[in-house]
Amino acid sequence: MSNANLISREPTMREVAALAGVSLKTVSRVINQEAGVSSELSERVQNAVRQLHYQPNTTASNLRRADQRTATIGLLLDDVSNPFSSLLHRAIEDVASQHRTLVFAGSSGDDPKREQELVLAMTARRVDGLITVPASRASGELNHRQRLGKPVVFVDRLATIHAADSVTVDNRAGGCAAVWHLAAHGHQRIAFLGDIHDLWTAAERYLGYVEGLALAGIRLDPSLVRQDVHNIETAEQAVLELLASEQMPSALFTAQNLITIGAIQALQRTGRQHQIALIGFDDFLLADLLDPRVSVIAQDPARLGRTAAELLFARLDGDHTPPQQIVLPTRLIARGSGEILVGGKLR
Amino acid sequence: MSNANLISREPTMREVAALAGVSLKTVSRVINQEAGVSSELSERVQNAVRQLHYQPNTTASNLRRADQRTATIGLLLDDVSNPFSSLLHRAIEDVASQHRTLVFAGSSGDDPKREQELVLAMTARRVDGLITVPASRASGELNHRQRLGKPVVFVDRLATIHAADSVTVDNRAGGCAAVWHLAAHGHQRIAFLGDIHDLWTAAERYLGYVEGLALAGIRLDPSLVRQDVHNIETAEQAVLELLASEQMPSALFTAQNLITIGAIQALQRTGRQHQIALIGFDDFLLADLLDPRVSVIAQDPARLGRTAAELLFARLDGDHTPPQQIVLPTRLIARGSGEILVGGKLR
DNA sequence: ATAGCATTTGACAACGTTGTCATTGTATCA
DNA sequence: TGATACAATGACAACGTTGTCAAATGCTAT
Repeated sequence: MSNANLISREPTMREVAALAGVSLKTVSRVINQEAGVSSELSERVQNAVRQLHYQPNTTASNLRRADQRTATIGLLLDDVSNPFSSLLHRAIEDVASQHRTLVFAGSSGDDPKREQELVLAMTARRVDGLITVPASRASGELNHRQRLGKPVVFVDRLATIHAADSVTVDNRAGGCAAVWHLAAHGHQRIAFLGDIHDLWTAAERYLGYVEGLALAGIRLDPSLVRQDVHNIETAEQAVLELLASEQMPSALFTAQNLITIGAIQALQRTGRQHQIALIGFDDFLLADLLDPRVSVIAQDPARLGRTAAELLFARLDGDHTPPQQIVLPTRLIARGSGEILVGGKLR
Repeated sequence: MSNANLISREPTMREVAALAGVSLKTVSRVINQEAGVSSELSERVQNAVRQLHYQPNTTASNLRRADQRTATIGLLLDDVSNPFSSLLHRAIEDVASQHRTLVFAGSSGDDPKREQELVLAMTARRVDGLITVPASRASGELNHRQRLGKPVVFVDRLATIHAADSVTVDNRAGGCAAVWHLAAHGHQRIAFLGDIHDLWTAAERYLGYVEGLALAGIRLDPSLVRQDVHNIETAEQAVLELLASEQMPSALFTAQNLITIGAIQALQRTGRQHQIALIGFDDFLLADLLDPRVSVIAQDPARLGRTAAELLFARLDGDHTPPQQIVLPTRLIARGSGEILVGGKLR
């Protein structure tokens, strides 16, 4: 390939117009498929477009257009590489692509400052709307953007924003069901391991845990509660500590997918995986290939994402009905680990 | 909150200027931290910015700016929800965020048509560059964009593009090592299960398989080769078929992470997981919690992503050295499944 | 006091596109 | 034939910003 092929700048409509021997506006009309261009000129323009490999500059177009739509949305996740987040992402992308919309994805790492940076970077690029798994309970920036009229949909977690659209699962009911299920298998000493307590989901699941214990008539023992566990390593460590304590739990409720994995690691390492019951919140790949197979409170991340995206696009298409708080159910999947009886026997 | 708070349009520099009682250009100078604005005016402008919650419109800015940079890059993945892809994504995002750059992520689903759509959508939004896991061997659109002077970095897979930057792992060596390792444990009937044969990685890993067999002096038996296996279900099915055939393999080399999982499912379902050896290409979460623990040829997706992103940003910062083809090593992690001897005994 | 200079400020054009409106050409009608 | 309607086309301004350049200001040196 010779250097002659190397063009330094992208061609513009003006150049297409010059080549086709028509006015700028006629090219614009052809590109936007507006009516009222003779087939002869249209043909000439299309040839010129092909010849120059012209591609419209949508940023210039967005600037001028009346509707101010950029066909771009922002997605704020905890971490794009978290399996749960990435399933959400995919579902949202699929809906977006049906609306010919591109998705900016960003990882806040549950850091409110980074979240704010991302919101600013996205709104500066004039995204049409935002879907967010909020890092903090109160995001000033999101709040403000929403007030500016930019559609914002919260997914998975709630933030304390006045009347916002949201799609979440019933975390409390899920947590309650997990504890109730363990209690029904005879467990009285059920430990709770949860994510950073400031996260809405972690807090709700903890409330579910408390509720479940109450329902089962079990007194809450604070020594069995471990909050602010945030990754596999700390989860493993926390479980090892619990197992080493004198008042050891007979069952674990791990309230997040990475915590569940850390707990399994700890159980396997100590050879206790068949003695201690375990229910995790959130399903994960391979859960049914482990030994014992892992019982979980499953959510449907794809459905969460799809619902959130559909809600956002409805807003973008002019739906001005009051904000919706959609709550999806969870489902207990009993695979074995949650059905271990006290003392380590399977039913 | 009253409706008075609802503003319909974003404030512009002009409005900030009016409020601060200065010219448009002075506001621009303050926003861009150009030298030569008196502290008094600067102060007044900053107050106005705060008061109006002004945020610069980067799309307008990009249009006018000389460098034509949008601080946006495009990332084309197979599937954002694939664990390997999402780890790549995260690593790239981390590098991008250091360059104050946002990432458009898209899933091609290994469909060249969808890939082309995404490339067009991204370049229409004038991304500064592209990082891509190419869906097809020859992407006309990517080829063209590259010729236009838009930096393109290929990652994980190669495409037949003249002299492009790329970051891949040594798939052939990895495949060869897997087969050699299995042969060293006495296996003669080693099956190959690979992704769509048109994918560069799948083809390379197959070549590694062939090479490994040759090295071990084993004749290739086409009945042990299953190509175009693309997801968990088809992989499980393919392994079930292999296990049911008269000339059953004693070891499996599964050349992609989802195929590995499907194979494990099939082995567990038939209770053969301790008789048939298995090495998978690509490590995955929980591989060392399964029974048997799964031996793999591991790549480092984060390092792949980081390297690719650093290469892209070097190009964007004006590095005009000849295209680089960076090849990273793989690593065999022996955990158990790959060390099962013929007949099902562990060494 | 005046020339000379540096500093601060703003007027204006331009980026690539679309919205508005005027102009041209052609066909239709009384 | 002339008036009218309609379709096709283009000239021009505008979107929100930055680059260029000129003007205004304040200072120093003569």
